[in-house]
Amino acid sequence: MDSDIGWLLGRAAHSWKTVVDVWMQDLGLTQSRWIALLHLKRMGQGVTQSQLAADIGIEQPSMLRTLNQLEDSGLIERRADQQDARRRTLWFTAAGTALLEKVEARAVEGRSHLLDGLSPDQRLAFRAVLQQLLENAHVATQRPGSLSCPRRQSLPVPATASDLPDTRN
Amino acid sequence: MDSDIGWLLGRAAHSWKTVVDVWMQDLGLTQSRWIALLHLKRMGQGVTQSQLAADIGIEQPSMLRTLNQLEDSGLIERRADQQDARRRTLWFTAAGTALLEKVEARAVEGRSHLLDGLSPDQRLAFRAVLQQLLENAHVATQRPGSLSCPRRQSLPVPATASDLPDTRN
DNA sequence: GATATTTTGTTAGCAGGCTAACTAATTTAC
DNA sequence: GTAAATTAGTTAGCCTGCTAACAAAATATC
Repeated sequence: MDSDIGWLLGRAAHSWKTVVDVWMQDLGLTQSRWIALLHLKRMGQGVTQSQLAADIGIEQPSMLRTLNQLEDSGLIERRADQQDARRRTLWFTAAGTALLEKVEARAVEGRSHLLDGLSPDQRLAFRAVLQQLLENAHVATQRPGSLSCPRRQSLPVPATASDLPDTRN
Repeated sequence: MDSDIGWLLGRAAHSWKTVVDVWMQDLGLTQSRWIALLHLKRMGQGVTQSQLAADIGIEQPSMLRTLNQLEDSGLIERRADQQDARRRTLWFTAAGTALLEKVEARAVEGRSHLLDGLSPDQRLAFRAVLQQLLENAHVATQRPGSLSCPRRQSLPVPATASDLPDTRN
């Protein structure tokens, strides 16, 4: 039966998060923070807060808090945008750039440990299922559905996160 | 590259959670609550709070809060244990039993939507990878590891959640 | 050009994970 | 039998998701 598959998915994601968290711990970074740094690197400095939030897949207020913390730590800075006075663009400080290198190295090493024992085929198949799940979830929240589900908006399925240059998790 | 696979895993788990949450919404239950109910059903009434927490895979304080809410809602009740005065065992109220049936029906239907388009083989392979990930995560937190990771205890890998009677997620 | 809508950023506060630290009861060790 | 260690439950408070509601700026509509 598939009855525990959602539970298993949740546990796996949670464990992944916990493990990586431990790996980054002595850099003084929590998961939400190093993820923000990596995404900012990938997107390129100068993006707006909402662009970064969309790329990561979280809502603006969640993004905001993390960015405040990163700014307080002196790892990034926000600058006013000339074109659009509403926008605040994001930039690494020198300290942020320096730390980022370590973060990237940890991310690569941590990931390889977590994926240990999985063949390339398995990884590919795994990724395909995850994408299908995201697609199904997207459909389920878009259409009010066969069940009486009180509407609620959710983030769009991530564009096809596969073929971007990337450096996500 | 596998560089986005952790991100993808997190997104998938998060979307799954959100979708099921929406499905349960009009029952007045949040995810943590209906999960607790289903696990309690599976384990059988009369288990202790820590047993339930271990089965779900969360820590006691997290469990406690959810159980308080369920008790406040009149869905479960706690009774003192004769054998061990420290323990408080968990029982459904009549209202809890009644609601549980609806919850189970929703869980089954929601899951089938989320797994739509995935072959039995894919589901099996997917489950296998998730279990490998859990195993790897477990190893990574157990052994101080090749990286300088400041120790931190994590929940043990779930025994082999596969062949239990179950009704997890 | 004035008004309505959308977009960006923000604050406030809830949800549910977590650890740390504590009490009380039980068990283990002398 | 008494002291030490463990275990069940609890409280307090952090972290990071979320929604709701709002201001200010930009854009669209007329």
